[in-house]
Amino acid sequence: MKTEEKILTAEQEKMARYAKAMGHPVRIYILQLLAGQSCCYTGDLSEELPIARSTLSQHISELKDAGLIQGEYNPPKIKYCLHQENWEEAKQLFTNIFKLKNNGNKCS
Amino acid sequence: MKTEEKILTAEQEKMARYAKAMGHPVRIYILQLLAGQSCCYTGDLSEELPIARSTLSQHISELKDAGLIQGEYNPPKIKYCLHQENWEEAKQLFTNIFKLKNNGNKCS
DNA sequence: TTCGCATTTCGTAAAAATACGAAACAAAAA
DNA sequence: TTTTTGTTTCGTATTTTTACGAAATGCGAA
Repeated sequence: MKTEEKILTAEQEKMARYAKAMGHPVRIYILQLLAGQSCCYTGDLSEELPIARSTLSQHISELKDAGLIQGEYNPPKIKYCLHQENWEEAKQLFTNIFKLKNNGNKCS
Repeated sequence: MKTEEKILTAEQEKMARYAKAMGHPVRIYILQLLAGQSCCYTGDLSEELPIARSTLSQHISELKDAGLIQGEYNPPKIKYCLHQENWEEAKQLFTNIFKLKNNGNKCS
């Protein structure tokens, strides 16, 4: 970024952050599971998904860092759920961009 | 991916693809502009955004490759608009994941 | 043909994402 | 105390993303 002046809004940055976190099929899988059904444990996922446990752990970390999910130590397991508040915020941001009306403007 | 069996669905892959394309503030900016207002030209954007023209062009390419926008050569400019059909599909995919009900399941 | 305009492609560099297996860790069970 | 269980961190390799300026492209105008 060249200049000092801020062109991109905080909302755009936030939305991009959420979108980026959702930008991998494994992470979509996890979010879908959590959004639709319940909380879950890393071990459960690792049995369903064809990736190494360490890789899965990395994906979970990214979702956590982005704020979309949260974990609770429930020894010896860790229980993961959606971060309700941020998930709601993400929903709002995506809803907003998709409901914009562009008067049927199109190219071809 | 280790095994042959397919765990991740085509929908999940597609959604991740769209999300990934939306995973950068500049690209959100562009999509928001196109969704809300009209079509636009690279030059217009390049005057508003503090990035090099070539970088902007790359971002546009990514949105095009992901299928979210389309361009029409309108010499000597190129006019970009949303790809209505795919944009609608993305909207549907995101709407679906966000409307899932998880019975208030949460961690803390 | 030569010029100018709008945009992309090329070459390159630096940073981030993706993936794995091995090792570490924390806490309960033996 | 040692072992087991569930999970993460470390070390590493490969690929992808992000970014820039310079050069190339396509095309209408002079």
